[in-house]
Amino acid sequence: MSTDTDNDLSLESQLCFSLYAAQLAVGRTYRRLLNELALTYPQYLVMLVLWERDGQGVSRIGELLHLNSATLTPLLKRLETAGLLVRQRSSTDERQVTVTLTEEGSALRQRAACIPAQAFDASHCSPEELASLKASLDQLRHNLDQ
Amino acid sequence: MSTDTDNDLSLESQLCFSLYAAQLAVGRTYRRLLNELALTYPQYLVMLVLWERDGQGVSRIGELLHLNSATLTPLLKRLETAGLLVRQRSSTDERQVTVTLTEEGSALRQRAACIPAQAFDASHCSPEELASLKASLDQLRHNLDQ
DNA sequence: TCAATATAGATCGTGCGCGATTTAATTGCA
DNA sequence: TGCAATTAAATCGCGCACGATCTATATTGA
Repeated sequence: MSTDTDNDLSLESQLCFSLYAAQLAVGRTYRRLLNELALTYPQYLVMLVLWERDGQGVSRIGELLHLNSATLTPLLKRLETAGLLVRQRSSTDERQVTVTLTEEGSALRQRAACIPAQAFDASHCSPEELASLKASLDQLRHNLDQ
Repeated sequence: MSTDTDNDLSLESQLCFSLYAAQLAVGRTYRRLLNELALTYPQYLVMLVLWERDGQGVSRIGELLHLNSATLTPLLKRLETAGLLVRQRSSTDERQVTVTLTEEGSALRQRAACIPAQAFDASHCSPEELASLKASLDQLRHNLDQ
């Protein structure tokens, strides 16, 4: 594909670009699926974390999603405004903000239950392919994070 | 991994989240590498396109990168302000804007030549792994775009 | 020929991401 | 005890992404 003297800035649109484009495509797919729930894709990820374990601090959520407070704070405020969760300062450590689902936030889980299957259908890939892809991506992310 | 009655919204943080997190990690890696060139990662992708074939229209660039004009127009204006390219209305079709590299924009290619190898090193993955990952991602994106 | 349609970019509004900085609370240790 | 260092969020500024809409130009066909 490239000569040995070629620094290959064109083909370099290789993995990094494929990953970028695939992520944008997944984002578009989830935008359609989540439109009904009035959630964005990053908001959905936060809800996944809270549905799995409610009452976490902002830092812990950021650790799990690899996002920092500059991203999370406004996102959580929007979810609070939407009535899906409550942010309150911890009484034992006033520096921390505990994020807790509201009744409505918990209930939304039922309506979201169909999302994974729909996303799977849209991928037109086998479970084996997707599992292998996931493993490679996790490995890559881990390596890049040192 | 999950029971058959489990809708698995937790494990669902499966592929979609791995892809999301991997893309963020790659973005952070490239941010470091591109800092020297004063380019952002999306700007770098546009430059890759132009280094490969100069003098394209905005739509064509958007087609190649899967980005629309709402994203590209301001991005291209920033690259123009930086002196890397020129945007001018086509004389044959006044609707089109032709994007052309400046001397400086073309020259930047030399300084970018080391980026792919550095990114490869940071991945700590084998070429085979990365090629296989790229193929899966391209397939996935293609399927999601229908 | 000229009004309907299509096409190319630009613009607007919203919501991420994140480096850098700030504010406030807690901890540690001299 | 007291104050420097640390930690947790919040804030600021910038640059994507993109749905929706707008403007200008080009095409088309009755």
